[in-house]
Amino acid sequence: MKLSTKGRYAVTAMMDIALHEKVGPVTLADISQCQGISLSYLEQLFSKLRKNGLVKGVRGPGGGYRLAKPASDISVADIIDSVDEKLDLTKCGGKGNCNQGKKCITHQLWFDLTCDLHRYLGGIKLDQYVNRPQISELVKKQDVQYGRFLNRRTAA
Amino acid sequence: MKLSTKGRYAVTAMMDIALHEKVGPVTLADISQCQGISLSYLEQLFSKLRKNGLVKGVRGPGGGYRLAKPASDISVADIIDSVDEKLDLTKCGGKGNCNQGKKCITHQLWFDLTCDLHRYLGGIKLDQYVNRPQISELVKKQDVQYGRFLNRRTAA
DNA sequence: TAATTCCTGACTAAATTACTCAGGAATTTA
DNA sequence: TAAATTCCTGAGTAATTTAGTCAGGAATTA
Repeated sequence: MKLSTKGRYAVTAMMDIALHEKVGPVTLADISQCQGISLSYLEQLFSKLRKNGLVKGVRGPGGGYRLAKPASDISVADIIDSVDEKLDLTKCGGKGNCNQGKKCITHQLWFDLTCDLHRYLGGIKLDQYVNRPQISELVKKQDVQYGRFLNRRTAA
Repeated sequence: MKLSTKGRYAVTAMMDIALHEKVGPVTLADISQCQGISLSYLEQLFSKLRKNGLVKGVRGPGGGYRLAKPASDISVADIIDSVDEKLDLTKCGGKGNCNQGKKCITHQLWFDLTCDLHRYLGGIKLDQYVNRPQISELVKKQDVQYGRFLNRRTAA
């Protein structure tokens, strides 16, 4: 069982934006460089994140992306669902027709697990990690290393 | 986030064997037909399950596969780990070198989640499902439908 | 007007997944 | 002992998904 980079990249990028919410919009170019993710690929992911109402794009110089709602309202499940198709472990997509129209003998197992996962990831909100000292410490070092936000006035 | 058919097939097949433990060894040909899984593919998976000590092969007519230890000692995590490589959601395989030798800003998140998943799936043992009335009902119907085990003496 | 940034769609390379094929080895039954 | 049955192995392949590229347009700011 694996998580595709799609989901991982999206969560990482969203976390980056959440961590800089007070500074202002974050450009994909910055995220690309700091997190080591291809720019064009990020653009594809953010197209989906935007369509799912998780981020807002701000064009022009000084622009970038910002969260479309408070970090406390955005869960990891929201993000993964947006980019990675559905978070589902059943063969049948939950329909119960996995073996010749009937439920296969492991249907219930995967169905239950999918529900639990969803509940678990739905309970993890972005702000929980933003406020962790270890994480904000990490991102502060990264910002210095890459010289981010040097000539920017702090946003209101 | 998805489960590959590899993991799903393996758990389904193991469940099939566990459900027929009292009847005797189960052939891959039977599993292939009833569960709709390619025979050659099953053989590949069972090679791994055998190497990981989950099943024993019995050759010759009347042979098949049986569990190498009690169903209460085999967890879903054991099975998935055997065939599906490792159950890991981090980018770095848990090493913590996901971003230029350091931990990426979401490392802890995926690491925690991987641990939880492992604990969860490790707690689900085959026998829990074998004893469910819905499941044994389902498999009984299947057996009739495919005419399984018709000329077989019940094993001691 | 020039620079910056988002935004879109079509294309492609690489990796993985799922599966096939061919044949050998052990065991049982007749 | 011969034939049938089943496990067992490894090499090869088709299909799908993943990850990424490329080209160019639209909005905004300075």
